[in-house]
Amino acid sequence: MSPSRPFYVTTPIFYISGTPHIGHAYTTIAADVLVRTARAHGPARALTGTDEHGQKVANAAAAAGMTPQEYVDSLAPRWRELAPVFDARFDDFIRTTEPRHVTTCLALFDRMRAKGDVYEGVYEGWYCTHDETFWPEAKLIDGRCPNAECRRPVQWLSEKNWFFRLSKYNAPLLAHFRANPDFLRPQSRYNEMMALLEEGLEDFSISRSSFDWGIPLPGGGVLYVWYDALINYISALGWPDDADGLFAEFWPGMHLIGKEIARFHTIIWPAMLWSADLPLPARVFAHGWITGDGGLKIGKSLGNAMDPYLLVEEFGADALRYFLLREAPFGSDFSISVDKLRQRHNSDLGNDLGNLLRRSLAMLAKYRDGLVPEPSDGRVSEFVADLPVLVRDHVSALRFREALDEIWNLVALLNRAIDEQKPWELHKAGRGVELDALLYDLCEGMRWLSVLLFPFMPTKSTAIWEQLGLEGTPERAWADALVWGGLAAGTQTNPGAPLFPRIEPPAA
RNA sequence: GGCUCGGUAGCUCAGCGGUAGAGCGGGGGACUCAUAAGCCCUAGGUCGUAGGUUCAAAUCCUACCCGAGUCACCA
Repeated sequence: MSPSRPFYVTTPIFYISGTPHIGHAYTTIAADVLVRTARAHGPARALTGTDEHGQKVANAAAAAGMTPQEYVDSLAPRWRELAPVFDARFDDFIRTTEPRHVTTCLALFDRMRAKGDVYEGVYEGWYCTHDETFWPEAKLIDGRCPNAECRRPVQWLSEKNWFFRLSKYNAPLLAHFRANPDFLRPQSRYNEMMALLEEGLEDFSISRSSFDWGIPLPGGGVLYVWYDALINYISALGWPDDADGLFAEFWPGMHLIGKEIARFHTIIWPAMLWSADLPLPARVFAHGWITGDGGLKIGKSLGNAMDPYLLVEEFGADALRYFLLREAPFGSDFSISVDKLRQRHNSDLGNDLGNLLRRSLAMLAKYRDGLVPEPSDGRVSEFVADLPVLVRDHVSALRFREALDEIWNLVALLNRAIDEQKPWELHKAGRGVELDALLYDLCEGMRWLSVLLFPFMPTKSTAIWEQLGLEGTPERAWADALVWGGLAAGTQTNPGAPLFPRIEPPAA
């Protein structure tokens, strides 16, 4: 396997006044699996953070009796804790209120202005004060706010703002989409954006003057939150100064987003980058939504089921990570329930994987005092040869489910090998050579599993590694670690507790 | 309403012109190293509905039904 060019992946920055839910966990976990896989092949970097500007934040702060800064400072820790709870390891966490971000935003604004892409204009429209939203005339209902829960009268608002000449980039964007079908995946989102581009783009207001919780502009007013938010992906890399060389090394990267914000990431953001003569994101992937079982109503129990912290408490981060990426193709919506999670946990993780480790090490202990026999080449070494490339390719293409399917083929192969070769009979019959060969295949096969599974289940994969009696952790370069025979003869294994103890359904 | 994606075995999905597949659940069997786990066998679903094209359609076309998304400054 060849080393890859530096890899950079981002999650969206989370809106600070929101509440962490399973969707945030989903994006976070997917990004973590991507970057852990990439780290096994070369330099890799992952970014997450919080989006802290905007009128809603200002209002919420006022309601809480705090200044906006105090307010966001009080909320930031709970977002910073999110990734660690799911065993996700990011290299950086950026807050849009940090000076490094402000500096970058203003530099980008200047660059775009110098290019002639930013001009002063009047931003006006029908505004609903309660919803803080501008509505197009066509959407108004009897001259009132179209939001069914609002229906308040709207007012004509007009403010002098900075505009971005987005229309200028309409044709180049269209050409870029056509030339790079993989720029935005999955297909359905790509089609939607193409439709928008074909309809034509209008210029876009990038500042606000009606409130002041945002990045202040020299001439007055603040940057519009979305304009500011998107820039986090490069401000975290230190653009434009790039004192640490991160921007030069890692940009462009790939963005992992929820499907609802595809337009910002694949139309507005690329246009902003072009305007500043910077490279476009390499790829954008918009994943699906997670719903409750049945999709619709979220009752109290289901509400709990959707609480990622409770799920981690019951099943552990590794099992949740596994479930989210194995249950459905990445990109489509799917539903989650405690029953399904328990099912996957017991079947795939407990029965197939956990029990494989347990039965193998138990036999090694019984027949060989727990010492790994001499390496041998057999069917397993042949089967395993193509696995790293298959897994890596699937992960790179965000086919997490297929990657896990491939890995589970190895789990099944090892389980089958035991049943077919019946080590207990080999032992009774004194066929030591065959027994040794099988036991080695099992141990070495599980060492490969440990390495391959590390990106998906860092904690349990490390537990496998340790029970095999290996030093360190399974986090290592695949090119070095995934060589058959890497497990040394004579290694003293030390079987431990079951990896995934069966979880019984609550008594009805 | 326009556009997009999807509607395949109980569940989650693959197949995308040549006489229906996988995993899980369910049923049966032979074992015992193991978390009563694993292994082997099995499920007969008019592939949303109605037409059409074709020697041949789940797979192409048309209409319709159902679900989801999106239609621009709402993170």
